[in-house]
Amino acid sequence: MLPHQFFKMLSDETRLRCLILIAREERVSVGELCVALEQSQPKISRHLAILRQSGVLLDQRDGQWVFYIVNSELPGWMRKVIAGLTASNCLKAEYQQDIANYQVAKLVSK
Amino acid sequence: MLPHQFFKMLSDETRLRCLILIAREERVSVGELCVALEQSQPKISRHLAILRQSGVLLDQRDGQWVFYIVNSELPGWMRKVIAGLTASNCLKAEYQQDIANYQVAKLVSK
DNA sequence: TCCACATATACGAATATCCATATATATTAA
DNA sequence: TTAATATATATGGATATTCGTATATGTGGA
Repeated sequence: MLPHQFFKMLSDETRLRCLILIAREERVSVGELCVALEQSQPKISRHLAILRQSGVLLDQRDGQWVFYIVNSELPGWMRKVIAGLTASNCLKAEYQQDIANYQVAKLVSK
Repeated sequence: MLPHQFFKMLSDETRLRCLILIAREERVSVGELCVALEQSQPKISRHLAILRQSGVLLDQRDGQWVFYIVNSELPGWMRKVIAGLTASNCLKAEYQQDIANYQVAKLVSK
């Protein structure tokens, strides 16, 4: 994938939020993403499909659920960008709510 | 600027090539960019305007020429992404031709 | 088998993006 | 002032993106 094509993946806010949450939490289901981002299931699913078809994400079915993970074989420059997004202190504020929502959902589901 | 908005800047190939060349060469005029990327002047100018209006680039008029530079006051996470693009060995192949064209144009103009 | 749940995809409309072309603006020199 | 050069912007059309809604597919349990 060419760099500008990778950046197009990240240019949609919903896709970026999905990717950041998955990168941080390792393995997140479609339903959890819907709750965390407060977005409809078709919307989340459509954006996950784009990330999956591009090879950025991989999916793992587990019964009724489908979990998404970051493809561990991405080229180094892509991994660096993703790591920068999840690590950067500058960005925390914008996406903290997603993480908080995800963690609440995790707790409640137990 | 939010991350996904910054990535939208980089999601167009022409804009990305402009940014990479400017980041590598420090200070490049519109005309030099047209020659280096082999693209029309209005096309280059339009994409530079988008990068300038977003604050990623700054312009400096010098007589008839307008030079563009990377804004040195960008937040750290943006600078990291740009540095990753110009430094990465993986990316060299795709944009080397632009740099070669630029350097030839430089030599010829002397 | 039938139903409920989780996820994926299809469809059409609204909007955004990108381009080529034409034209406007700014600068310099004659 | 006029012409030449460099750069910027406006316009309209083609294409792409995104979304909500409806529907299809896949899975497990009764």
